[in-house]
Amino acid sequence: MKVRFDPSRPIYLQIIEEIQRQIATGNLRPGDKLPSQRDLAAVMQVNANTVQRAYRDMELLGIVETLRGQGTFVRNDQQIVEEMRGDMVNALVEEFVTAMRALGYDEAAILAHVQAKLGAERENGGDRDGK
Amino acid sequence: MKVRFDPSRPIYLQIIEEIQRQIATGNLRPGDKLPSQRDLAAVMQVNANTVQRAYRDMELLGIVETLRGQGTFVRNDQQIVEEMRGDMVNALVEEFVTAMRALGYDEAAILAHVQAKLGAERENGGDRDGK
Amino acid sequence: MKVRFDPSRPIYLQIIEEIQRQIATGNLRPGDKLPSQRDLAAVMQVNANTVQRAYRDMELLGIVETLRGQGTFVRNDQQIVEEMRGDMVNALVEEFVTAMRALGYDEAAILAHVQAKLGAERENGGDRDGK
Amino acid sequence: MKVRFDPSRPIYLQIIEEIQRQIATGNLRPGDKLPSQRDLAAVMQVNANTVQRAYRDMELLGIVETLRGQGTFVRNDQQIVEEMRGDMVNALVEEFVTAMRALGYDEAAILAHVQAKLGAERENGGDRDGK
DNA sequence: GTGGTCTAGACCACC
DNA sequence: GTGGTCTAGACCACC
Repeated sequence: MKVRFDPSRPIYLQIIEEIQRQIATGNLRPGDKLPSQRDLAAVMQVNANTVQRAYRDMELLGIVETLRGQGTFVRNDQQIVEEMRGDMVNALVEEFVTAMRALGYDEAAILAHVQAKLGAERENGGDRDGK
Repeated sequence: MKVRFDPSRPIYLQIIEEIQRQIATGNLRPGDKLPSQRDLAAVMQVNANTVQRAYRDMELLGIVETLRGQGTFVRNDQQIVEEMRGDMVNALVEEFVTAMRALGYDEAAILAHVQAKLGAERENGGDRDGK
Repeated sequence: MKVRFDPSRPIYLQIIEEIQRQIATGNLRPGDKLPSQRDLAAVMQVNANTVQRAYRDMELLGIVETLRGQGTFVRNDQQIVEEMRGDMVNALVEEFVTAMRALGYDEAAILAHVQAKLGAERENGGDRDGK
Repeated sequence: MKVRFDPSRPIYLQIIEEIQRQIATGNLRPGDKLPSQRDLAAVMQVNANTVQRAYRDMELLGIVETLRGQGTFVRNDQQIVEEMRGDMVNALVEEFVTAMRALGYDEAAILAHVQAKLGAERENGGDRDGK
């Protein structure tokens, strides 16, 4: 769990986003225990209060639940994973399309580039590591 | 011309990328004068030597040309714009597809999401902020 | 490896030329390790940054390759030697002919002088110091 | 009359060589007046005693003659020009052949390179500047 | 130990 | 004013 902090944005938000990413990609699964606030603060070299704030906000957002004395857990609700994935994919697509348009590409051109990339990957057989 | 520097990567490379971005998007055009090394250093709050290195590398890469005593200019070669655009679009598409795959989406799903996004924009009639 | 720096020309260029000379004459061979930047700087009594610049430019020129943490090496490519020799011999001949012409000698006279010198050496039986 | 002084050799010798060069190339002719010692010292930014030493040695070498109250003149003797040219051409050829041999070229190769260069110049018709 | 990046600041060349 | 070179020295990444 590594975070390169962007100094221009609140760290607690970046922690939340990082954990959402882990959930969306399946790295953290419903029911999994998060690192203790103290441990995470040490690893990330941030103040414990910052982690505390991130965990509290995630609780308010319904992403995790905290059991006093036991720790903080990803809410055991498959829907939460879908939600994280949905949020992430929307952000990704939005960002991508916006950047492509800034370069002057129209709908057809954007689609063409994506298809070309996917096609190129398919030709490499997908076994790039030969596994 | 603002750059949020990623502290994990060389500043001079980020300056180069930023200027390439400006060229790719048409913000800087062939023949345009870049800010003087001193000015850009002041604006970006980096050392003049760092800007000097970025400009020099761009010269070696054939992106700009320098006239002693006059300044540094985007090379007056329309092809340079195409090259910058090509580089940028490849990076964007690559990054996007990789991220989508990391979320578990396959070809069809990736395409579907891009098409959905483009369709949604079309329905908003181009007034993208028309939420 | 000594260089008398010509104060009218950049030191880093003279370092590059000196190393090219070493390669051209076979003093440095493909695969050989160059002195470390710090060592060469100490020997030549210049700043380490100046040597760094020379080494970096040679890397961009394809003359050497750098392995982080290990050192800088003459590119292991026999062709590089030929290239260095070619560059040097062209410069030498050019310079020589230009100087001779400045003294008022024409083609025939230039050739005659070279032939005379070569003939004189031959008579000394190859023991060039045999004066 | 410009001299780039090599800091490793006596300046008065370099002044002598420079003046010999001027004579050899016809820039200074028999009977011509040299600059006054004071003027030359000012132009070259060296001590007047240094120029004094150079002029005195040239007088001993029979290259110039000094007329008290009038100045220093190139000796009015056509032979002096020939001597200067001879000295210079010998040095040039010697230096050139030595450098070529250091690069591993033998007699035939040295001659071939000179002939190739002269031939190339001839093809350019000598009117490189199109005059 | 070896190369890579950056800063602060001096001084130079060309315009 | 604009770019070019160089120094001294700090700190980092990889080995």
